[in-house]
Amino acid sequence: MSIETDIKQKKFRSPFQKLALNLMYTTKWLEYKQLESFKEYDITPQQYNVLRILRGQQGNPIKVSDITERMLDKSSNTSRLVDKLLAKNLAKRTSCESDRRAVDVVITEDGLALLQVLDPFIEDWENRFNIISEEEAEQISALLDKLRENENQA
Amino acid sequence: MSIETDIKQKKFRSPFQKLALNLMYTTKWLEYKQLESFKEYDITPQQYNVLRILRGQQGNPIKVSDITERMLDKSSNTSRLVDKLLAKNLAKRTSCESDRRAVDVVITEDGLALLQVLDPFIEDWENRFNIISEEEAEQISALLDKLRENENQA
DNA sequence: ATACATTTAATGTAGAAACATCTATTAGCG
DNA sequence: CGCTAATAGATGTTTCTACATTAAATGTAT
Repeated sequence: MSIETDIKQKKFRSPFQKLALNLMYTTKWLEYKQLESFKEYDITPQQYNVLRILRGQQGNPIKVSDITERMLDKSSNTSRLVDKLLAKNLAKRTSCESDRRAVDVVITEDGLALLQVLDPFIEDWENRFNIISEEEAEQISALLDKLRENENQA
Repeated sequence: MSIETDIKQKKFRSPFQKLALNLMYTTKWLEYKQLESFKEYDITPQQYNVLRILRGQQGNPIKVSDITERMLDKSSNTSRLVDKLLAKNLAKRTSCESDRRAVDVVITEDGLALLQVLDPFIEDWENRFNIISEEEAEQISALLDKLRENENQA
């Protein structure tokens, strides 16, 4: 369905305004789809994001602050997200020896197992993007990178 | 800055995964920029979205449920958003005569004045998109529309 | 070494989002 | 008409977010 229909707006000030609204609308829609898939596994997209970062470490511990750096949403409270994963036995937390302020976080077997269950959902979710070519995907990615570039504006 | 740098992930499973993450990351970034601009005017992006919908009615009242239909975030609680606007005298609420369950909402002079103040911020914000042509913007909008189309998947 | 600033993570708090429930009104149908 | 279902919007509740503050450990400069 077109963005015009979805938000019942017939005219836009410019193709740029339309794209801006479409980006926000489509992303919310994607996130909602993700949330729906995850619901029965009692995990939020944010918690999933942390889990995937932990898995990406291949068994090596990672500090809370380094998790934050890798998150899609930098303003999220990583401490409390890790708390949630701990409570569900999806991650372990040990104090870091070289810097006792820091805390090392590692994914558990349960965490890895859950990710394996979720992987097919994510793959299906990503397969939506197959309607465009890989080149187009790269091209849009490059454009999004550019959008965030000119920090001087706005 | 590239998405690779921003979320410190060197490799992606596919250009599609990269695009998915980039969409979510960039949209959060855009929303954050908007939030920042609006902060000194004590209005949230969601409230702004409602206000703009009200202005779009050109003085005609609109029901709460119709506002929801036009919102970017359909799951937001429009009742309470309207409450907030009322408290700030940015909108008026009168009960609808033809259907006494419904409620008519109209933007006030204060609301219109605030939007006029915010307009330049939004224009600057949208001008970020000038790095691409109008045709490209339309093209990407069309791709995003398509993404949301195949409801059968995922 | 001491004092002060910085970093790291946890916590407190107000407000917002997500979701279910409730109330009033209207619609539909026998 | 009288009954049940559907709709509109408000409200309750739990969880999450955004932002500020705190506490402990480390860095740094004199």
